[in-house]
Amino acid sequence: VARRVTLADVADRAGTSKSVVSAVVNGRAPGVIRFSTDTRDRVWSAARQLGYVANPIARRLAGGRTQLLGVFTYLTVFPLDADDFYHPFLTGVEEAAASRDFDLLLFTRSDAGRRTIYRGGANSLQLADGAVLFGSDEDRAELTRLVTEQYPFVYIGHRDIAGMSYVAGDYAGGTRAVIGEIAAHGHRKISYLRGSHDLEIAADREQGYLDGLRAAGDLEPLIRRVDTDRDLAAAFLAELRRGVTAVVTEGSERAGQIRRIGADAGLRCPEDYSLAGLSGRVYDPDTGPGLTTFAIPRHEMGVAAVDALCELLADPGREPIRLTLPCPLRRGTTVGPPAGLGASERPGTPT
Amino acid sequence: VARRVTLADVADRAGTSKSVVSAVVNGRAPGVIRFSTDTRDRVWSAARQLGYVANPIARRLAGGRTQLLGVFTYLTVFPLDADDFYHPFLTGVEEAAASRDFDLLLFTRSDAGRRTIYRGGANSLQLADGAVLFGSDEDRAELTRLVTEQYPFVYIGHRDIAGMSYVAGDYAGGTRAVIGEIAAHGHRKISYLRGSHDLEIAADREQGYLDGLRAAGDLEPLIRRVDTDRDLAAAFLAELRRGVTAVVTEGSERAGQIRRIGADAGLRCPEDYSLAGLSGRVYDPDTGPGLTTFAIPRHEMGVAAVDALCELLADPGREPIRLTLPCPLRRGTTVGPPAGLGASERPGTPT
DNA sequence: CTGAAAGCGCTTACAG
DNA sequence: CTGAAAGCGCTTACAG
Repeated sequence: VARRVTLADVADRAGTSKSVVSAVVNGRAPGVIRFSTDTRDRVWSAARQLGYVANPIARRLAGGRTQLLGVFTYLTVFPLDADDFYHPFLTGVEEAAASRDFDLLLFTRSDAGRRTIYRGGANSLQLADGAVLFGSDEDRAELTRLVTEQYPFVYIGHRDIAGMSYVAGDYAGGTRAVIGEIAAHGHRKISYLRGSHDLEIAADREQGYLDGLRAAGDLEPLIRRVDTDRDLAAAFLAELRRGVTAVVTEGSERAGQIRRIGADAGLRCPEDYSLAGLSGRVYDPDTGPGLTTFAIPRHEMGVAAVDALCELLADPGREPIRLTLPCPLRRGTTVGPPAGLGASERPGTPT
Repeated sequence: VARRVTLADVADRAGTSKSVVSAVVNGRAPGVIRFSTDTRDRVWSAARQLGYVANPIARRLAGGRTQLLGVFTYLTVFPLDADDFYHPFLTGVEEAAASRDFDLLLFTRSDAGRRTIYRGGANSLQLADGAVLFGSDEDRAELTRLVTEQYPFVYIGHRDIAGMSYVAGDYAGGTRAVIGEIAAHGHRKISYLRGSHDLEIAADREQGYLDGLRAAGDLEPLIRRVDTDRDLAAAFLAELRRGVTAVVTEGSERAGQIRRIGADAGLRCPEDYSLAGLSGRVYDPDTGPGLTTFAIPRHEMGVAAVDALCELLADPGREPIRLTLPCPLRRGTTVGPPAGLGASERPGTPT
């Protein structure tokens, strides 16, 4: 294998120094490093004759940057289920990384079967200039440590960790819009059947729910915690008996369960009750098509996370970046006028 | 931002030299570079305390390994369509990389919008110890050059390039099995409506088709090239008029078209004609469920590609590795007995 | 206006 | 048994 042509070879041939060759080849204006147009031409022709190609690795080493962006997830990066929730984040990250001239480093190694950032004590993300992290199984202690060490990273998803940058979806706003949509159909008793965890996104949804009710004319909050499937069936039917005409819940899985429970009880949706999701797929194998919900701009969140990371890299001293992207309403077919309302009383279709 | 911890820092702390730290950290047996177990322990504890992580760029420039496996595709790595054909390759690659203790390096950067291995003339894959490549839009000149440069890589897919390693699906065997299945139902005139390209996989399918006919008792080959959709309709109907009772074709897209053409002509499948795919999805939005075809073990191919690559890395001088993984028959509902055959004449269900 | 030198963070002969 | 030194191929102050 022939030895590769280096910068030094070109400099020799052109009868000048490596500095000048570097400047010329990199198309630097003759500002910091000055050279005559004659020199420049000699350099170019020498480079061409020798077939010089800069070694990207050496470039990166000298530049002090790896031009590598890390991607860390607590589960597999490539979802086994191709229809995975996280997939669009990745397409966004890839698109933005490519346009910013970074390659992507996927941390796939695991420590005794478990993915962890601090493998054997050291921050494995250090291989990259910075990283984008996501996933719902995060280890908050690790994230905190990452912040302490001032490693540049952006989380995709709302996480209130001091000093940490994140890009989130506006679940509160999305929920508000869903409640607004339901109220616009004339519903007055809108119940929120919520799961039991108390993470940031749960709080965001609850806030959006309360805000939505207030905006709809100070409707009464009807929040029911449902921990088990059995809870869910009981809670749902009890709410209807109490006069609730519309129900919202997180995710399309639970929305699907509610539909089944309703169907088992001989109830049609939206004729007998209205139903909406707070995020989750619009189409779901279980739910069927047409669940009214809000969309999470996942691809855009991936792009925004990389952009934020690049800003962090450009200005290491800066404040954490916290972005919240709009989650637009997705009108489906599961919200209609309340059952009790005669056709004449129905408000017009909301715009 | 804290300066990154370097080898020199660890050496200082451990009270030894960089050479020793390098050897210890890389797990070199105390052969070439000798050190006491005491020194080794001091190095490890210093590395742990400092959180040392080697810079892959520097490692690579100095001629070492990075424990990074490259993934290069000519399209985006993360398919925009989550149901993408290539997705299972990636899950296999990730799984195998993790188990072999490699991280994955995704080459996402592009040169003027086009993905290319030789960006600006230099092999951009160099940063990784080796790479897995795939995609149908490959640039064969680049692949040849990669072989010439002795860069370790494995292609996923059958490509006859001298000296190149690949992991392929056994399309010939899969096609043979499909033909066998059709023949077992009693068909004697089985036509192959094939697309026009002449790449390796097309040749493999044709070979499998011919072998299958021979095995079924020297049936007559009936190969029709179809370049356009219009060709397809004409060819399909013409074949049926000539007495053909079963048709095979590549991919589920074309199979779907054939079904539509058949339906437009009032023909039912499999009552009026039998149809089978030669690979392609079992379920397809267009084709509907139940296309008889053969499966491509994509996840397994991804795993096998990484395994092969690791063997290449372990023994750089070795012969290229060429693996062909079985493509099992997938029985659907589109193959039945020929229309002309009375129930009494029908052979038993094939085992 | 131009070149010699240091440095990026590693690895690997080589000298003691 | 161990360490000082050269080298990988660049970039970028800095000195002339």
